[in-house]
Amino acid sequence: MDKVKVLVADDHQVIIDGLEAIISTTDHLEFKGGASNGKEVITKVESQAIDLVLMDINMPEMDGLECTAYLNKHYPNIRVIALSMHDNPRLAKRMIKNGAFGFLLKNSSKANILTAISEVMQGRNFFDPMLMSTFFDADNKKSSSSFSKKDLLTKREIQIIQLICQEKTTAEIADELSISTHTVESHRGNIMLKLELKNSVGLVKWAIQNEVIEL
Amino acid sequence: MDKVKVLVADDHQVIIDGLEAIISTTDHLEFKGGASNGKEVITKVESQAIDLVLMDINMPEMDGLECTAYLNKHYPNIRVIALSMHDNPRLAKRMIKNGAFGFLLKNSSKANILTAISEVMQGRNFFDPMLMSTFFDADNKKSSSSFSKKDLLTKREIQIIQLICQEKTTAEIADELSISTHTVESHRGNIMLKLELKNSVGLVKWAIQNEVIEL
DNA sequence: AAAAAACTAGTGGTTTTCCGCTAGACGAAG
DNA sequence: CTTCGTCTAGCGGAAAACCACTAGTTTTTT
Repeated sequence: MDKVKVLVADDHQVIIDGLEAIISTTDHLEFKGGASNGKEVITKVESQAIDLVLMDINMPEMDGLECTAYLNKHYPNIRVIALSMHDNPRLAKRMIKNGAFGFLLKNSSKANILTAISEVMQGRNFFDPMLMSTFFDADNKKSSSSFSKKDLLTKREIQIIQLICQEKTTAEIADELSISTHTVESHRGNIMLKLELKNSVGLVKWAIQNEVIEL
Repeated sequence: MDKVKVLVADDHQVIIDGLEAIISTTDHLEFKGGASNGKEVITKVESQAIDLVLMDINMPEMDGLECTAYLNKHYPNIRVIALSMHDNPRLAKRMIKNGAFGFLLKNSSKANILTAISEVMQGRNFFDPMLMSTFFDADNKKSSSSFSKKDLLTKREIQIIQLICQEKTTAEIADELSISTHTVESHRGNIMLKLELKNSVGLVKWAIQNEVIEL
């Protein structure tokens, strides 16, 4: 098998240098240069054969998201692994959506980086184990922080919240539960009080964060 | 290193048999029996030393979620890998939250199962690659449908949405942007029209799904 | 059996959102 | 230069949400 030709895109030269060190000292990998933003990446892939791009997300000019989408469309054979400082699941999702095959945190180990590259070149996905933890941790902090405001709510109140979040009006909810609109209003009021919320906009956000509703 | 003592919990004998075959034919693993529900698991770990439990989620009597939580509390040294038929990210999350170190789909390859066991015994997490895909795919279908209603909106409208989602009232938004409340209402109306929404509850959900706001 | 919590229902009023419709000002694109 | 889109602003009115307070009934807990 030929060497894997790797391009590194990051607006910090240190990162590029670090990755170059790792790539150059690995047998089956070939470092093909760096780019400091998305536009440069596109220029480079136009002029030389590239197999894989290690792509930072936050870059000036054209960011990693946009650039990945472009590569995915115009150079579907080029694999992209996203690089990020932050273990933000949402960002990861967006990169994957735009065509990245993997997601690495910048403080990842050399072993991880090499595994990621080989996995991705074999057409599989690779996600940084650290990212996975955050993924699952997201609400752990909240729920483990001894008490959640969720515990203050009764079953009926949870039910009302779910219906509100289904974009139902008070009248519709009352009808569905066969209770008076006054009762629903009463519940709604208690909910707002208990959760210290201003309006139903806040309620929806709370409900999603606390997994009372599915998005 | 000692052999890893594995217990398999599943209410289908076929699954137990299948996993027994895999475990028994692997050098460093030792099959220590099966259990058909959570209660049986607890009885077994009380009477014999167990290192790892392959735990089905859906079981009668005491399900995998409850049982995992129990083990995590009373036998923190016992590792748990969740087994499931369905690649349901939420279920996975809950299992992890309850203390499971890994998540495997039942149709996973032998290689995957063995990797999972060794990773988890080394204190790392392991998630079935299939699950990862679903994780990231979730909203792909929607957003990949070439056009998003987001494109219909103007910058100003996006801005208004963001402020609405910050639980601000029309008056507050008008004040912040130094425009009349009528203008804000006008924008709000246009937004609702363009996105075909019923009320601000739907708006918040749309905004989150389309990443106009962060949760 | 008593107390507490949850669910129910109401009155009465204020604020906010939602809806439709009109219309001027301004900049960009044709 | 005219057209288009956007942003702006207004009017009037209906619907829904929000707030405060009271109070009877049922269920759960002690």
